[in-house]
Parts: sequence; structure tokens; C-alpha cells
Amino acid sequence: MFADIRAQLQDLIKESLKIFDGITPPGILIDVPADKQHGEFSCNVALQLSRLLRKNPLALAEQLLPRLQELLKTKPVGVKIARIEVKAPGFINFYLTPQGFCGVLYDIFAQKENYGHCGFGENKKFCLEFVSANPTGPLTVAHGRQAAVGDVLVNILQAVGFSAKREYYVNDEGNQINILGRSIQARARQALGQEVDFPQDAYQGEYIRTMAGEFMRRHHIKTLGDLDKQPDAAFRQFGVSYLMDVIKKDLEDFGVHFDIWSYQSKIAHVKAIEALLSEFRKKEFVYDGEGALWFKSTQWGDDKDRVVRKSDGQYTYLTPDIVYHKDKFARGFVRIVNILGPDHHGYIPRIKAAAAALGHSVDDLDILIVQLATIYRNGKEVSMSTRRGEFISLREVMDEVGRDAARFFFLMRQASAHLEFDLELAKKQSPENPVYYIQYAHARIHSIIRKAHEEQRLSPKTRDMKCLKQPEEIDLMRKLGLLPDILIGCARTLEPFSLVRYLQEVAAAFHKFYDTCRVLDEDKELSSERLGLIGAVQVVLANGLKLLGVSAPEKM
RNA sequence: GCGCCUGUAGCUCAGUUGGAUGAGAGCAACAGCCUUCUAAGCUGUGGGUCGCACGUUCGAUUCGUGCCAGGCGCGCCA
Repeated sequence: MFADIRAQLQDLIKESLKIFDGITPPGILIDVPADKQHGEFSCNVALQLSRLLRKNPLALAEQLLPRLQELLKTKPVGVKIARIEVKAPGFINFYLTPQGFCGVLYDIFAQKENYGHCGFGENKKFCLEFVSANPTGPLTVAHGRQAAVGDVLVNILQAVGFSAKREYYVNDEGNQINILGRSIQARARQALGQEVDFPQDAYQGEYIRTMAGEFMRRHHIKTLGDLDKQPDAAFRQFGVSYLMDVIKKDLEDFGVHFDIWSYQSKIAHVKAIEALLSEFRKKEFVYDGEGALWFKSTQWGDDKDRVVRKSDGQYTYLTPDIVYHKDKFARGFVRIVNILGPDHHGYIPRIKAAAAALGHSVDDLDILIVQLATIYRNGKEVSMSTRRGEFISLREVMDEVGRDAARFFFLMRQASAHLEFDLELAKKQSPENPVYYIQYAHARIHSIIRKAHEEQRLSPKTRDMKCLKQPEEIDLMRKLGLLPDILIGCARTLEPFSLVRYLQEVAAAFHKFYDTCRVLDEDKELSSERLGLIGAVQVVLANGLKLLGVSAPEKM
């Protein structure tokens, strides 16, 4: 709706520029001003022109104004524009009529749960890989935040017309998994009474003991002799499968459903790796040095070249990862987004170099770094260290504050910024807690609509609205019209956070309206139009919350 | 030492392709608003050298450079 009006105004402005012999500056921008005093749409064309014509922008805008007003009368969009004003230093501002605003409501009534959705993404195939935690322990809050960001990002990308998938890459091989196997074995030996030094680099968490017990139960191991018969691989396989079950359950309870589970062992096996390396050797992307094999990542901007095969013949972490990315591209994704923790930012140049070596643009691969969340309890930071087994798991946070609050809090800041997560605040059912502010607006609306229906047999009006003129009503409609733009913005920047902010603003505008305007009024005409308005608010809140994976309760 | 990120109100943070002679919100503090649709709400008050200094221009919290402060990363680890 707003996009539609904007396009028409854009044409109008282009046409008006004929008075300057059709000089058209490159960046004509029709913006939605932050301050409503500056209208619903604002154009910077005069400021742009001033650079080209070397004239005062304000004077240029004044010159354009009469022509614009004249042209407007001949266009259909004319009835939606109340007036055009020029403001220093040269902005041309357009103000909508109440009728113009009501157009937003008609759009929402027509599109309902699809309001905000669009074809912006042209069905392009995106792959978002996130969490991808090694199966060496339960998910932490860091994974939780990455899961929330990735999940919501995919929701939004899909809403604006991308074909986006969620992918989890399971590192079921390599050093960490070997250590996991040894850790389980060592705990099993201890349980059977053997005195073994628990390895320094092993996983220290209590869950390893539980797993060792479960391993022995499943394999009917009663003695050390039984245990000795188990091959090392058995411990690893058991560990991976056990912990992947734990991880999958955590994610499911958190409301995150992956479309694709990729296993390192299936994609990046020795054969595939060697094929890639010989391909790279042919193209001279790798070379021998100091007994190892090096990838020329500096060719694409990395600080130094990287080892892909160590002098002992083992691959580094990077090597199977290149094969994995080759696999992803081969599956037809035009853009690949990997969501990682901040400890991986040094990894970005080399994996981007790999994408380039695979024949893609470095822009086809995006690495999104999601900063850590610091957990506070009673104002004190809770320390975290996976290695020592002291950490707060996603499970604990979910159990303590609930799924809605957990997801919401993880999304409350830009993904690139550190986040403070106060467990006590998230748990509180009080005004300080921002989750409830939005949900409460939704529940309030539901209650009013139900009451109107049950007690007064009053239904919302959805066309030919004439009564909505109060500033609070206009504000609300203005906000509702922004959802499509907000979602496209989130998709562009890969930041779901502005949707959270937007919903808070919509809720605020509603609460303000609620306080000044009575919906169920003596004036039935007004009442039914207001019912229509709040119905539209409910649609926007519900659509937004659905994208966030947060429930929209009807009662609170 | 090199690289990345961050410095905005007492606290937590918005301000995204440079925009509106008054830089916003929430929390905390204080003062009000329920015989009427959910007070998990609303209204008002106080609170700032946008880390510092230059530069680019009609205009800089936004861009550039240099400092200052904090966080993180720099393995033939994953």
C-alpha cells in the first residue's frame, strides 16, 4: 500500500522534473520520515538537484511545488494526498488524507495472515546454516541466540519471497569427536572401578558420566573385560547419536525446525576431499610447503595461506568445510549464509577465499556473526565455559523463563551486538518485561472484539471508512502500513531485530489509542470502524509474533 | 604487534545507503490516571560536550584519518 503510493509519487516527481529540462539526479529517495510532523513521505530531490545545478535547494523545492500540485490533481493518487509542503533545507513532504491511511486497513483486511508478505525475493534459493554445534554436549545459550536469529531470519526471508532453508551441519568426525569417544570410555572405566586419569582435554561435564552409564546399559557391559571388547568407534558413534538426540530435542522445544541435516561423514569423506584437493592442485590453488599442503587463501585477501593437509597427513578443519560448501553450492543455492559465534570471525577470510576458489563470488557467501549473550542472575554475571562443563544450557534458560521470553530476549538486540540477558527480568510477569507488552496488546484487542461480538452483536467495518481521524487512529494506521518495508529491511540487512522494535512501536501506538479512544462507543458507526482498525492491529501483531516464533495469546 | 567489533541519558540500547536550527525509547527516580472495552496499560517531570581531535560539504551520531578506552581473534586447534 505505502509502496504503491510511493511508486506513484516517484513517477509524479520524475514528471515534474521536466521543468528543469528533465535533469534527473541519480538518487531520488522517497523516505518515510521518522518524525510524523514531516508527513508520511518525504523526498530529497531538491537537495540532490542543488548539487547538480549549484542552486539553493530550498528555492528549487519551491519551484517544483506548484508543478507537483498541478500534476497531482490529474492522478488517481491525488485523493490520497492531503497536501504537499516544502520544509528547510529543501525537503518536499507529502501528507496523506484519512482516506489515504484507510487504504492500509483495506490491504490488511484483504491479505490477513499474508499481510507483509511479498515477492521481493523472487524465489531465490537461500541456505542459512546455523547452530551446527558439535555433538559434544548440550546446546548453550550462545547456540540459543544463534538459533533464534537464524530461525526468525528464515521466517522473514520466506515471507518476503525467498526460498530459504534452515540447515544444520553435523561435525560427526574429527578431533572433537575422538575426544568425546575417549571421554565416554574413561568415565565408563571409572564406573567399573578402574582408576584412570581423566584426560585433561576431555569433556568434563556430568553428562558424560550419564552417557557412559547409558552406553554400558545398551551394550550389556558389566565388567572391564566387556568394555575392552568395544572398539573405539563404538564410543564415538554412540556419543554422536546420543548427543544429537539431545540437541534435536532442545531445538524442537525451542521451536526451531531444520529443513536439512548435513553430516560431515557423508559429504566430506576422504574421497571427496582428495578429489577437491587434486582439482585445486590443477588450478594451482594449493601448493606443498614444510611437509604440508597449503591453500592459497591470500589470493582472495586472507592474511596468510592456510594448511589443508598437515605434515602428519591429517586434514585441518578447513578442508572438509570447503568440500561442504562446494556441496551446498552444488545444491543450487545462490546465496549461502552461515551464522557463527564471535570466536569464528578470524575464519571468515579463509572460507570466503574458499568460496571464490570454488568459482563463486565472495558475496555469495555471507558470514553472520552473532555476538554472545551474557546471562545475569540477580544482577550477577553467570560465567560460562564449555571446557570445564560450567555453562548455562539453552535448556535451563528455556525451562526457567519459557520459550516466548527466551526467543524474544535473544532477538531484542542487534545480532551483531552483545546482549545482556537477565533471567530474573525475563521471568517477571511485570511491566518491566518487554515480551508481555506486545502480547498484552494482542490479548486486549481480542478481548474487545469478543465483547463487541457477544454483547453488542457488532462486527468490524472493513470498507468505506470515514470516522477515523483522531491523531491516535492516524498514528496507528501509519505504523501498520510500515510492516512490508520493515520485513524487506530485515531481509536486506539480515537483521531480524528491527521487526522486534517495530512490534513494540505498534503495541505502543495501540496502547496509546486504547487509552484515548473508546472502541465500544454509543456511536455504532464509529465503534464498528474502530473494531476494524483494532482488527487490523491484531493481524499485524499476530503476523509479526508468528515470524518471531513467539505466541500471540488471546487472554493474559 | 596485526586484524575485527564496540564507545550515545544513572542502567540497557535505537538512530542502515550522510538529512529536518529540540539526538530518541525502555528501565530506574519523582508526580498523576481504574463506578466505563484487560492498570501486564496510559500521561507528565528531571536527565546528554553522541569517547576525543581534525578532515570531507549545503548538512556528520552516521563517511575518512589520528588518538583514547573496552571486548574478541590471530595454531600444521575445531
